Amino acid sequence: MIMTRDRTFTLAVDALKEAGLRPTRQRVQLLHLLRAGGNRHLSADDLAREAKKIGLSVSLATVYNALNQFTQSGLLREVVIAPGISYFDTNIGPHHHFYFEEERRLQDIPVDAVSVSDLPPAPMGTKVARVEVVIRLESEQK
Amino acid sequence: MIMTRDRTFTLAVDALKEAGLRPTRQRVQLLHLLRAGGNRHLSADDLAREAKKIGLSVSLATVYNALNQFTQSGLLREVVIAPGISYFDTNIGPHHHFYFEEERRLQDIPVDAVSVSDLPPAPMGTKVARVEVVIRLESEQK
DNA sequence: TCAATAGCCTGGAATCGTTCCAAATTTAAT
DNA sequence: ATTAAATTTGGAACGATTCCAGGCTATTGA
Ligand SMILES: [Mn+2]
Ligand SMILES: [Mn+2]
Ligand SMILES: [Zn+2]
Ligand SMILES: [Zn+2]
Repeated sequence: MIMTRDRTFTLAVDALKEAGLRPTRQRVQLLHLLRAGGNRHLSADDLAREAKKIGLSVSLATVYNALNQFTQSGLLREVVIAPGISYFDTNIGPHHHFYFEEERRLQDIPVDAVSVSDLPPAPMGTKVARVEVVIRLESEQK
Repeated sequence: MIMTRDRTFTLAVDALKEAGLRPTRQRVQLLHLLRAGGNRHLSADDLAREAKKIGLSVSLATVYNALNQFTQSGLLREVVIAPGISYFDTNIGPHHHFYFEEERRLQDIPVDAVSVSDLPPAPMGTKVARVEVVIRLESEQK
């Protein structure tokens, strides 16, 4: 199945080509699914489950492969919260996160809603890849 | 072996008692080891290996139990970097981190070396448990 | 001082998210 | 259409962490 002719998927196909990834059926469908529905934070398992729910035929290994490839190409970004808990973020612009511990849920914070200033310079021989701010929240009462 | 009489370990014993943890041989030795040598970031496996190297007899399960208990009691803090990569931090005061991707190493940044201001308020029903800033570094050349 | 009891430690099995593998399929180039 | 290279797949393997049940150990209070 060559997916370059289906109008529904042209955006996903183009994005994949630009990222240097072959627009295979699985990648196209997964990227399309990821991008439908605004900014999201989802685990590999979330995506696999969603894909299955709408009838896509994609193995879990391929979901992992695709998510990692998308992340490496800059189509996604990964946010790690705890050992065994990481989310793929469809919002690749600069921003920060609230993390609701109880709900295990991330929520975006616009980058200009937090000011991180006076960063120390990157140590010799290194450069800053990313500045991550995570505000961990717990429920108020107790 | 009751360790309350050994002068070498009084600090560790007292800290454990204050934290509401029984000062067992394993906990005392591990906490003592953790606190010898300044601020450190080490994995459970690092600590198990160090313990073995100096001749302590502690199982890996106990190292995990102790690290988790110490973290819950505020004697340590945990910093998660990637799925399967987390470090226990003997520096429990407020501070931030550089992370050297290649070396998989954390380095402290004094809290006053970074200014994080204008934080958005915690959403209704929640309160801020911690604000984490991680500056991810990659090597400069390539 | 010395049971009695609650808590702790341990090795090994189990869990769980993720990666690896090799065979079958699909894509892209000729 | 042919071919080579890349991709997908189910299942096995992996590695970090947790669980478990049986044997110790610290604490307490008689
Ligand atoms: Mn990953
Ligand atoms: Mn933990
Ligand atoms: Zn986000
Ligand atoms: Zn630190």
